[in-house]
Amino acid sequence: MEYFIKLENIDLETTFNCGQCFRRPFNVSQAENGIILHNIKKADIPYWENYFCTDEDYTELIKRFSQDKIMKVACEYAPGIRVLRQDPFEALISFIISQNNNIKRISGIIAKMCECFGENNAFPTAEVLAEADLSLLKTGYRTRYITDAARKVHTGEIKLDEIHNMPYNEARHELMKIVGVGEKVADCVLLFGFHKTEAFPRDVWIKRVMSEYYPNGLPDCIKGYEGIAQQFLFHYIRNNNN
DNA sequence: TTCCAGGCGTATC
DNA sequence: GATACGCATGGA
Repeated sequence: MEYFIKLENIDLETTFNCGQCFRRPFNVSQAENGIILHNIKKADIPYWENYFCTDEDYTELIKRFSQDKIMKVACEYAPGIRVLRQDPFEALISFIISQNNNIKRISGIIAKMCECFGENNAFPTAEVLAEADLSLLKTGYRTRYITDAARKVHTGEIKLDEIHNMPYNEARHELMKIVGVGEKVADCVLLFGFHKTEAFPRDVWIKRVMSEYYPNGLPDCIKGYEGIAQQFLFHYIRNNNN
C-alpha cells in the first residue's frame, strides 16, 4: 500500500543530505505537505512515523530557535530539515567510520559494508560484523574500532536497549567504553540513534560556529533540543563556508 | 606535494 | 585537565 504522512515543511532531499545519515530509504517520496511511503505494510506504519518523528512539531521548534539571530538564519536557510530516529547500531558504526573522514567516503564505505555483510543490502548485524574480515572496506585505523563496537554489542557488554532509558550523561559514558568512541561520536549516536535531543555533537564545523558566533556559549532558546539546533547549524555552515 | 575530512588514543606535562 | 601528535584513506 501507499501511505501519506502529513508533515509541515519537510524536505527529504535536505533531510537525507544534511549529514545525519549516510544512506536513505528507497520507499519514500516527497509530497506537497508531507511524504509518501510506497509499498509498505500497514504494520510498518508506526515504524516510519517513529523514524520521521511525526510526534515533533518543527514549526514550533523553529519558531523557538529563531529567537536567536544566528539560529534564525540557519533555520531559514534549510527549513525542511528533520532529525530522524535511526537505528542505534547503524548510527554507532556509521559515526565511528565518520571520524576524521569526509561524508562522501563515509557513504561509500557504508554502502560497501551493507553490500558485503548485510542481508539483502540491509545494514549488517553486530554478530556478523564482529567476526567479519573488514579489510576490503579500507576503513584504515577505524577497522579495530568497528570490530570492538560490534563485538561489545554482540556479547551484550554494551546493551543498546538499555541506553534508551539512561539519562544523557550515563548513556554517553556507556558508549564511550567502546574503543574509538569519544565525546563527539557518542553525541552523534545519542542524537541520531537514540534521539536524545540534548546531545550536541561538536565536530570541526560546529567548532567553527562556536568560536565565530557563540564564543560565550549556546543560546537558551535551544535548550533541550541542542542536537536538533546543531543539525541546522551544521548544514548551514557547511554550505556557506567562504 | 600538501592539506583536509562530522576524532580518537596515547604520551607528556 | 590541557595540549601535541600519529593515524588510514582518498579527494582537492
